[in-house]
Amino acid sequence: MGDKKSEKQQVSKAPSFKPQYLRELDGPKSFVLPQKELEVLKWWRENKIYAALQEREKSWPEFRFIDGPPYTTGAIHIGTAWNKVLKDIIIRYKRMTGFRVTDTPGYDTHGLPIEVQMEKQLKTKNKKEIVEKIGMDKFIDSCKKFAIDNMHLMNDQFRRLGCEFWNWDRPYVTLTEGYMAGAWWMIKKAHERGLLFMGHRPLNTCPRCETALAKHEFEYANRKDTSIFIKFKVIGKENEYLVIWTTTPWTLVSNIAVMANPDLKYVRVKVKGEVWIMAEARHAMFIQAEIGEFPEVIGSLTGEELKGTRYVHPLLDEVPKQQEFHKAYPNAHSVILSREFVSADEGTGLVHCAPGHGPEDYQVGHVEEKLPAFSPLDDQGRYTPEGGVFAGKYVFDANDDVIAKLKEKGTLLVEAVIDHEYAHCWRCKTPLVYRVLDQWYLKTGGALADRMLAENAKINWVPNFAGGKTFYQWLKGLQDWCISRQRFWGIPLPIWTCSTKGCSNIIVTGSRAELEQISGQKVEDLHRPWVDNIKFKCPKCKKGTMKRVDDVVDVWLDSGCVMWASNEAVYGDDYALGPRGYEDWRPADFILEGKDQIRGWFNSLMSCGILSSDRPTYKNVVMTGFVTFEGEPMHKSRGNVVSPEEAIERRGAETFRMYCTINMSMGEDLNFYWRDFDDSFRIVNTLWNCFIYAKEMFNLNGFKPKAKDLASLLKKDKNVEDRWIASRLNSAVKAMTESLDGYDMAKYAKILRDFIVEDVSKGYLKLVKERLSEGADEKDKANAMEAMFQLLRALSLVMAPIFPVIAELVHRDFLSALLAAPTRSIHLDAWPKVATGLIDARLEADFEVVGKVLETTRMMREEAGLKLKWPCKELVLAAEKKLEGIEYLVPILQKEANVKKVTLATSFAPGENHLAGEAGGVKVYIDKSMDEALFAEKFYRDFFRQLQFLRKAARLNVGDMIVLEVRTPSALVRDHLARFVEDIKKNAFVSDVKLTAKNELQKVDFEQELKYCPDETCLVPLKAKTIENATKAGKKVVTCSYCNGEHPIEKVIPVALRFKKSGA
RNA sequence: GCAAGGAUGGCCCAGCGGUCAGGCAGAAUCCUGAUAAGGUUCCCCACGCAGGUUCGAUUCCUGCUCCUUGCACCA
Repeated sequence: MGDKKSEKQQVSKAPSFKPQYLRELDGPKSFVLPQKELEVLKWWRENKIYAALQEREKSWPEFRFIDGPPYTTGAIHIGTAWNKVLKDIIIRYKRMTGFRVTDTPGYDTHGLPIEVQMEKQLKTKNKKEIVEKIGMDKFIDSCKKFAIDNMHLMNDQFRRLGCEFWNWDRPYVTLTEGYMAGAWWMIKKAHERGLLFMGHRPLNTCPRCETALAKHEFEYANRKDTSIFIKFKVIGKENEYLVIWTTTPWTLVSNIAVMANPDLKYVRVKVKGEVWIMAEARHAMFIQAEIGEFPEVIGSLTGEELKGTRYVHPLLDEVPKQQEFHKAYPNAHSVILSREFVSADEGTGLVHCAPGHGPEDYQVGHVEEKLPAFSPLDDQGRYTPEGGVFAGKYVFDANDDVIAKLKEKGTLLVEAVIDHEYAHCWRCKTPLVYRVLDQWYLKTGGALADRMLAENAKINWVPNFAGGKTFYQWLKGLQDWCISRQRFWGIPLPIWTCSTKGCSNIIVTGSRAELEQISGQKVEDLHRPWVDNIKFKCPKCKKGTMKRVDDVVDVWLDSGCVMWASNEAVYGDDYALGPRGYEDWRPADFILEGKDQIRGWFNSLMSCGILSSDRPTYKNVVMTGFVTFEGEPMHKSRGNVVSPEEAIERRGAETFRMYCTINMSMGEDLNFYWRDFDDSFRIVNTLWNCFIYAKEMFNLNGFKPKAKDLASLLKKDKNVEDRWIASRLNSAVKAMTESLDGYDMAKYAKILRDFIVEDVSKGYLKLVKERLSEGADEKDKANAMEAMFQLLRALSLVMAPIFPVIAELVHRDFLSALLAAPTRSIHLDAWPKVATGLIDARLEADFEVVGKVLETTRMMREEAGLKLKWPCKELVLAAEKKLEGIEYLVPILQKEANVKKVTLATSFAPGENHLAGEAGGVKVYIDKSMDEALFAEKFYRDFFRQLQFLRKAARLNVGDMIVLEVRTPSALVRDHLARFVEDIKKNAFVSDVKLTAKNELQKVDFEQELKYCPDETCLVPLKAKTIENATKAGKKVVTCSYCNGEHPIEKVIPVALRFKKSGA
């Protein structure tokens, strides 16, 4: 706690800087997403949209999605949020494509994590205190309450993410009886198939939690231990010793043998007047480095030859039990052989073997050599009376005592501290102790693992390597599954055993009904301690009492049973839409979890399905990575944890949804950066602006759609950009459909983003703008709005899975009013069908060519100082082949390049007035020569822009009519403008225009004088600042930035714009 | 030790035999009555290292280094 590193900030707060595009989010025009989200979430609930959805899809085919249950220890973290969002996208998409999605969320509620939390709250130190001070029933009740309280909290967090249309009122919860019975059923099925057995094996146990732990519950951490080299005196030889090494001195109490590798070479070495035996490969280094002498090898032998060499156990006097072993077993305290577990890489090549304290020791010492698995420890890791003088000592404290004793006896050679990895309890971080225990196992190794491998090969994994490599490797190494835990908070093992010695009767019950029938008793609760009270006479020997095995089930088995155990929650009380019996369970069509679930849920699901029914549990699996922060894992201790709330508050849940979807790569970690997160908001903002613009346009024009769909519209509407956007839309919908069908949510998000930003916002809406202006052709304008409407309607549908709130907003507050038969919610609509006939690859390709050409013309104009709004005389494109058939795009080129004429040629010789450029193999020329009409228009364009700017400055709205007076002494200016009076009236909402040399209007609302360059061939607006600066500097002249001419300030042409509201 | 995934310009992240990444950040400039936006240019001359295949490799192959994750081991 006190070290300097932890003094850094404790939590990763979102940065306070605001990128330019995010400034002033509380401005009048700002789109404040979080507020809107809360409003829509509320609206969904008040309008019972979810109920409507369920009603609608009742008769549809089932898409069986199963939610991997998060553990109810506390608030969700950002990874859980990510996980739920991805699932939500698929759920929404599948719904829209006509499936009844099983959308039941789940919660994992049993197990050690909650017990540990409760123990902290209740301040208990061990299991005994739980039973004696608290009472098991009270303890269980508080665990239950804790889990349920957390569950409600998490429910709300998930809903806030936009994951609203899930069955939050009825999640599956592993602590409910219906669920627990599902686990019982599974264990009973496994028992019937002969796959349940009791094993007597050394297991890692947590001395604090007093229970056995499975491998996936180990947490390796570095630990400092004392390692020692000691010598064992060889019996029958005067001065000869076996030298061994160990990092766990306390296990010497239970030492039964020494293991040697039969193939390894061993030497007898003379040291300090004694003969030591050890591996040849180790002797030189050990003796020189650790003892400080030069070894003298006096003989060599193989491991094989060492076999049977008996030695004196160093703690024979302290542990009397060892004397018994020495007498009872001729091979006790002798060298035994193991090829597999003995190497010369470390230690001395002779390995101390304590069969009661290690799996390998057990295998070689107990299973192969039939030596006793001596394990004189209790549940709390203390020596039992069999431990002799060490009785009552905690093993990790006993280390020092053992070492002291060895020192005393002179058998200790070297003592050193080593820092090595050691297994710790995943929950309480206590170092684990191997002990031999009776535990219950499911036979998942061997034949069953092979079955799983076969089934796994048929499963569709995304990404592919997750199944083909990662999970495959896991299954290859799969071993029997120890399912018993010596704890309280879990599903009790449904196994009853007979108290009579010799009566091996075992009864496994599959349900409450069955238990009540067999026992003749009412069962209050399937949990401990209530179920422990159920005892009954053994039906086999008729003498003994059948008593439940004390243990509870490994919590991973809980969630592994979800395919059937959740039936009640998923299908409702009447099970009208699903299987009632556990027997008839259906595999999931789709699951999605993080890569930690390879050994977790993916594994337990597969195991439970095969164990109970020899069937696979899932068809499509998506595996994701973890969320990291700036390249590092998020850890509370590092203080770099980003909470979902923080992100939501900053930019809204929909921004978060887009961020974590578009930035992911299947199976890989999502690297969180605040900068990128903020950037994702731009997509949302652009999208929103598209709809706002359309809404304004539609309102202004009183638009009412007439066309049934795009296809029928385009039968009459021959406009190329309408046909182009229709094609792009359908191409995009097609690609999005394919992506989502393949569970590639990132690709879907990218296609959607590109479509919104590039095609709709920067592309179509820009192209269509002029057609929507006041003076445009009515027919064309109507077509444009029709197309725009169809486009936005389709867009609102395809964005619904990822932007459920924004889609709802644009539907509810805008588009639905224009639909013939609008649904109440966009989420009651269907995913659009691709109109393949509207996809025109040629058109799309041609548009790209045009796009490149236009890009080039902009570049050329910039270089030549020709503003885009100034019209040019002619654009010439020259290419041998590319331009064939592109004539139909000439109007767009003309408009977008702002030229009066477009010429397509195969070759062209440019003249003096031509600018030249090149775009993707097409030669581009712009004729920049001006005639009088062009020049007048050029001037007018600048003027018009300034007029619009001043309208805005005068806080006039679009559509507000004004009377305008332009006062200037320049007759030339008045002449130029006179040509465009009608245009001004139409496009700048002016009812009357006066061109004059003297003020005529009285009382104007707004007046400003503009200055223009006096050069009659230039006549561009001069910035007020430029003139001001020149005056300040005492200059008499001002330099025009366009024609570069120096002009006396008094010659500058003043043009005053004066206007007032019409009718006012 | 075994296995998997990754390594791309100041930062993030695509692509995966030849032709263009994209975004952010920085600089300049233009533009703006849907957009508290946008365009254009510049900067960044990118593909972990070493070999090989190939007419050509960031992309395929081999080896190596480093990161991440999982598995095994930790006597």
